[in-house]
Amino acid sequence: MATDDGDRYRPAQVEERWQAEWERRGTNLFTAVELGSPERPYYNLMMFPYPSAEGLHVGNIYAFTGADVHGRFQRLTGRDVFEPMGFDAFGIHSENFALKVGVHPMDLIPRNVANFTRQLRRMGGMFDWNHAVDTTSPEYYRWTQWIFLQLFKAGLAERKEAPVNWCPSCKTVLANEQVVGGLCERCDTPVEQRRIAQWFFRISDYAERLLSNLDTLDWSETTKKAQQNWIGRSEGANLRFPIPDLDDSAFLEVFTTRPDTVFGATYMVLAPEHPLVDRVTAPDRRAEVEEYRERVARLDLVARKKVDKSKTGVFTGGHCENPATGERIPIWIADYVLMEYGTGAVMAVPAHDERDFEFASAFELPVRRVVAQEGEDPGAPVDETYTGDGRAVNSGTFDGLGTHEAKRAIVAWLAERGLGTLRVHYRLHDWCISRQRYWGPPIPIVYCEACGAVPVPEDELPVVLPRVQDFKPDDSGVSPLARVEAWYRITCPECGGEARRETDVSDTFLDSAWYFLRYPSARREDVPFDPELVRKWLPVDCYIGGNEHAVLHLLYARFITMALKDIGHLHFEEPFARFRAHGLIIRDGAKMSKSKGNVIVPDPIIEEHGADAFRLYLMFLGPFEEGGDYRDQGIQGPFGFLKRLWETVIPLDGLRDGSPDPVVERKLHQTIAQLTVQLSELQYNTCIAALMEYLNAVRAGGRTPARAEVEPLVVMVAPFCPHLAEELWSRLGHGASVFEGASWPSFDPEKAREDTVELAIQVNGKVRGTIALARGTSEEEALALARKEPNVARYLEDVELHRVVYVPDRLLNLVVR
RNA sequence: GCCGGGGUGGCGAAAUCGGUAACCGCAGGGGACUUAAAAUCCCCCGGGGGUAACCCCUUCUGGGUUCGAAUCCCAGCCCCGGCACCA
Repeated sequence: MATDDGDRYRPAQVEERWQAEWERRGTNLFTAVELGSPERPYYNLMMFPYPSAEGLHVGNIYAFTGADVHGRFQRLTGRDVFEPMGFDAFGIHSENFALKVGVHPMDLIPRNVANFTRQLRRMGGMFDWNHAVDTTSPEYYRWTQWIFLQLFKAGLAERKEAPVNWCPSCKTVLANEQVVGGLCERCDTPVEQRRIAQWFFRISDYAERLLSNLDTLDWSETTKKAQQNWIGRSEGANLRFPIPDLDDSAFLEVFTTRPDTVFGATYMVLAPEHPLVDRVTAPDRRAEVEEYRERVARLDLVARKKVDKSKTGVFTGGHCENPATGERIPIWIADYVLMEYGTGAVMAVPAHDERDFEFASAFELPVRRVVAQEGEDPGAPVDETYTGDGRAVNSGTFDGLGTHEAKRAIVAWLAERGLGTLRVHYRLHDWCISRQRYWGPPIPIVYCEACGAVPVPEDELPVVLPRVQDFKPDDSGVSPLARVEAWYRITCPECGGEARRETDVSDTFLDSAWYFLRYPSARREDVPFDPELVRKWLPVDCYIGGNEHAVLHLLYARFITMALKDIGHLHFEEPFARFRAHGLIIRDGAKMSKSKGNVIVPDPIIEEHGADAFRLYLMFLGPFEEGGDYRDQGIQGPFGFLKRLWETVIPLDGLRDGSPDPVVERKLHQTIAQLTVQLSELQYNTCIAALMEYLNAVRAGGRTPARAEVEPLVVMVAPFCPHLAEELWSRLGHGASVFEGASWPSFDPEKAREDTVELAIQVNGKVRGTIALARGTSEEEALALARKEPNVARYLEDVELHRVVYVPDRLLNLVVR
């Protein structure tokens, strides 16, 4: 039948034809007018890729396909779907790769972008290439710099000192991931901490909002949890410990979640960097304290926070006063106390905190029980720390209170003397956006002797990243741009005096924190985003991406959106109404990696089986939100399905006219019903199984299918296999693209309903037979029929029928004794 | 350590308002077509027993609730992800 040359399914041919056709007709492109007046806008966003030299990998393809299937489905139901694509091409990744291969990133990136674009077209994504963005183009990063300036003007950007990893041999700043086991990944020299001035965005001002808004978002639960963890809200109190040795008003402030244990605070520990260390240190301890502080500074930032190392620290010789007991307690410093959390100081309660107990044991410091469990002797020695709730003991007038009441009562009592207040702290710290690197947008600030840090005037943007041949980080300790004197020497925009540009560039996460605002306005040179377009298209209806960006990217994008809303540039504060994290693709049960040599190379697969089959297979592997295990042979199933679909439709004279067969029609309506629900829920694997089942029904026993049976099938396959669907749709005699009209079939619940059901007959919960009967059969009738079933009757002999459980149209359970 | 998600045939998986476990597909076995192979088509395919009708067992392990549990509850084991000297 279908052996004739012209009639065989040749995916390469079909796909090339339709990719060209879509381009020629502008099927997936919005004109400025269309974008300005959508009837039913649907913004379908996916995380834009970093265009690596290796090209698209399966992870990208998997994510984009899942998102594209969703977008195409929405379009088939009549939505105006905007599905843009772009490239996140700045950053250390590109820079390191460029250094490695000795090609300038300004030459490398366009090549990679071109290759990615080619591969993305080939996959059949419905991308609006008229609105693509590239974060490395000056037209884009001009507005990234503009955003920095808006935040700067709103007081949300500030310059402060912060520790960085420093390699004393390479004399350069290292990112955490460039430190391997405390050593520089390039030269194996031990890494140190260094403090340098950097720009921060005050994201921590937004911690509470970022946290509480999560409740209002339709996001993958795992993603929300990751953000909650990251923000790390913690309720407690700030308590003040006076230092009478210094002066009457001097005090140390600590944050604690257990103010109820303050009576058990037997010593104090400060972070080595704490500003009061110098003042409290006794002269005879100074040498030791300094030596310890230097030792800590030599640790890299990762090693400093390692959990399983034993406690170290030194006594400063100074003392403060426990505000509850009035006792003089010693002040220590230790590296397990971190300057960036809370107040950089802790009151040590060894009886009720693991770390303090460990420290106290190591340095023989006193331990005092102040919380007792049921029936515990308050005076018994503490040989194990207890961190749970209990009754307050050895706590003066608070003895006997439960942990919860004790917290409140003790804070209230200290508050009367100005020594305590309830506080909430967050783990989230401010966003450091400075990078002492080359491949990023220069931070638009100018330093002037007279005027200080001055923003570059908006009409002078962009501050163009100069082409520097030698962009390798060097021993200057600042960005390579600091070597380009002709670039950084300028006059102050305010006073006209001598000034120099900021030579650090900004974090890549800033580029991606606002790209979704730019897409609709991608071709506008006058504004970062057009307010009218924003109003029409945003917030994003559906965002799909990897959970590896659950925290940083998604949190930063939310923060920038909130900040821009507060400043008055946006009308909403949550950018992504719905977010779904896709799963990961593994291969033969193992993670894919270049070193294992088991990465999937898409091009040969597409050549052999076509992008449609590849897309279909990827979506069929497993639940989209969980990922799946890729096996090379597996594509045979979906590929065979497409071939059979083709052969079912293509000899068009093999189709009959007239009404569909009732049994097939019922299956059709069931399939439409299932897909309509499941496609919007991204449950692709079960949708595909249903489509296969339906095709099997259409072809059962070599019957001649009716045109009315296959046309809706072609539409339902379209989100997954757009090329094939277009080809079949057009051969079925339709002039326009299947995606141009609202072609999604509707279903009739009446027609989907089964008239005959199979009822399971159980005896004592075990299935002993099944009977076919009319839908809605009464219990009496069903029971009568069941008794006639020989295998059931067997089990009813010589027993007493004790109870009958009837679930209409499902099962009948006969309980006998 | 804390917080999520998960554990079902040889494999990917389906079924989770409690109601016939294993849809769909891969791999495997058998057959048809062919000189042969590929492609295609048909049949079988969780384990055990039985000529068969059928029967017993099976959703990580052990308990529990229920007429009935992959699904709910309790305890434990294992895998994946996030956070982690966070006070």
